[in-house]
Amino acid sequence: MQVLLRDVAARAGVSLATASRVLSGTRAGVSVRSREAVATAARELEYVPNAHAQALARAGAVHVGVILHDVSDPYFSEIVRGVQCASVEAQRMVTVCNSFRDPERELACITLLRSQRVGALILAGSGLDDPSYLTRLGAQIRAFEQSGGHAVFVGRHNIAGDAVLPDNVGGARALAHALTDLGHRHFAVIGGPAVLTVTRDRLDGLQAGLADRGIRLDDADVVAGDFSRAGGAAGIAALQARGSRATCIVALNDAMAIGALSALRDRRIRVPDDVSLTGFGDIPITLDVMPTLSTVHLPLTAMGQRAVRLALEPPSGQARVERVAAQVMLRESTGAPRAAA
Amino acid sequence: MQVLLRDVAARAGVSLATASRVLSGTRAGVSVRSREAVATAARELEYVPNAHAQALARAGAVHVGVILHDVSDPYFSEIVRGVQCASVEAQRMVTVCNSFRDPERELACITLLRSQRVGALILAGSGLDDPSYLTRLGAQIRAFEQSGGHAVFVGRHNIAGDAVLPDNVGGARALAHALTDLGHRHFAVIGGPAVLTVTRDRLDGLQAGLADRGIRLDDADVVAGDFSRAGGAAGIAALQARGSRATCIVALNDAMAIGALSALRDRRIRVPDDVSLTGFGDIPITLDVMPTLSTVHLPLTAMGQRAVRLALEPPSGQARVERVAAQVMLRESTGAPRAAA
DNA sequence: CAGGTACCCGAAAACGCTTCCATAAAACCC
DNA sequence: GGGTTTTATGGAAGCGTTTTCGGGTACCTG
Repeated sequence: MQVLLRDVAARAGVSLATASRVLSGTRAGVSVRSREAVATAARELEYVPNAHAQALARAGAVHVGVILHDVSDPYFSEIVRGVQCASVEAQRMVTVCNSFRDPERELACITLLRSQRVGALILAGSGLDDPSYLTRLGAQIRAFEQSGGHAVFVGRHNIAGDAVLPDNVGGARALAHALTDLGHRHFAVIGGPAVLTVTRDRLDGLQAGLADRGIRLDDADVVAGDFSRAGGAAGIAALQARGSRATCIVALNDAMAIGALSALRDRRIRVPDDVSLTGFGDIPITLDVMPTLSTVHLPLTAMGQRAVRLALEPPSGQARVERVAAQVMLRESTGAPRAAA
Repeated sequence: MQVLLRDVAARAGVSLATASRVLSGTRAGVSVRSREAVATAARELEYVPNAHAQALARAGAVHVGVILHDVSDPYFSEIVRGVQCASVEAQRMVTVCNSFRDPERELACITLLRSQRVGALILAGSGLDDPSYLTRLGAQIRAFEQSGGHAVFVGRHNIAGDAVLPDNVGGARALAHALTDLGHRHFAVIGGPAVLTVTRDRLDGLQAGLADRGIRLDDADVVAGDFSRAGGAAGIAALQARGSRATCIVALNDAMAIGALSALRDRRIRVPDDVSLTGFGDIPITLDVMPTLSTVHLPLTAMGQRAVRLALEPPSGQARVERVAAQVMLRESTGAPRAAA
């Protein structure tokens, strides 16, 4: 049913070994005659090698695996694009798995990718601060590296190892400075799941930046969010229910900011005239919403690329951490607070 | 370096065969004692089976492959989400390949997926009307199906085979009706690459719908586009250069419509007050842009799901085609034409 | 207690390819 | 022109699983 190398060899009148040499092996040590015979036979038969057999027989051929929350989330699809680019550049195949923020599923993904014998593993979902999860993840990662693989984290995972770390704290802090420079004194935050390290970091940075200007962020000013568009809208509802007096709302990621924007519009609250709004991450749509969204730029695609490059180098003795800078982008969704405030 | 089944078997004090039976094979015919011994040994050793060896030794294990233009394009990432959902539901792994609208690359992707022995192949990039490409693609697909695979097209590909077909023609026609009902008589279109069947279909539908109302769409009213955001902006520039008098601009997909929106804003042309604008496809962001974008809804996620379901059924004798309806969504970006017009 | 079932289990043969090793043929050297 | 490389080739041993097949044991049954 399937055309096998054996068939190609037979048709070309050579041995299996020679056929293999022509089609995949080194180019050395085969006569022009055999080479051409095999090539035409393969073409005529539309031979496609069995990748599994090849992977089994060959030694290396290190492929790369990526685990993230959801490819269709723009934040991650930007990262994944970077991963793809760097991988084709390095002639590597890439397999991406969605964990949908489910720790169990994430561990299952690792097993899956390990079973596929990927050589490089990139964990791009944000880290969780759950001890039991950390232990299990750590064990998996260690086992993977012991068997010759190389894992790289994107974002803080609280596990020793190579990583590409966006400066969430610094970016949030700079954002706080920029917003206070605009004149804001009363802030509200739409936060993220408490277990995510990224939530912690951005919140810490924000609080530090505000503290620099003598402003204190109350717990009451922070409403929970889930990093989704709907969560952003819900955040606005929650803030309104609390009767928040904030002149500036910081959503801890862009998706929530966009949801918030839509909720504000529904309530006829003008941005930035009545209230300023910012996101975090700088996904492409931030430029298409109206008003364009102020946010903190993270070089997502570049982060994906760097993660792959790092993962494809042999793991050095000590953990290598590449820090990437964040940059505040003030656009139309932020302005000076209303005179009254 | 790697833990092998052999190691597990040795530690459990059983043969390879028994270990295999416990870990993956049928549950029948193994004593409880051996079963437990193997299970604990595997756990203690953190054994992960080699998927390649399994794929080689096992008969079936049909996985699914998807080829599309670019996962980070929202149109396709919606489809891909549907594919993922249906696949996990059916316990299948999925590999997605980006072709970046390059026919060569697309063919290479097919070879790649074939070499991975996927059993189901979903081609979700839009079809090309290039004869030489069609011949080669057809040959690949036929070879794939002859070797036991099942291919499903999403969108019109002009190749005999199972397919999920969105009603681009009908949707465009209905859109034309809806827009003329608003009072528009002068239209401009930002088109797509001429080789794409989807361009042809949407344009045909549009012209038919307008013809129904006695309106003729001149070639001069159609500017070329490339289905990208930038292409949409360029389209507006081109229309302005031509001095278009259209009261309604139809972009043949949402990405271009959003680019157009941004270009119109730059020119201080108000939507829909000065000109109406529509897209096609209904990707999620259409709701977040300002004004919200009128468009033609396609159930992208459902299309992905249906494609997988179709592909996972054994290919029946004759080609099965599932048609999916399109639905006009009039939102804020369309309105009645200005009084003068 | 002989003969028959039923149940476990291990040896070994696939699966489709790569690659080491040996050999045969061809090229080279003085 | 014998000896020594070099080059082209095929045989066969893996790669890590699954699975068939047949041999033991233990358990019934009459």
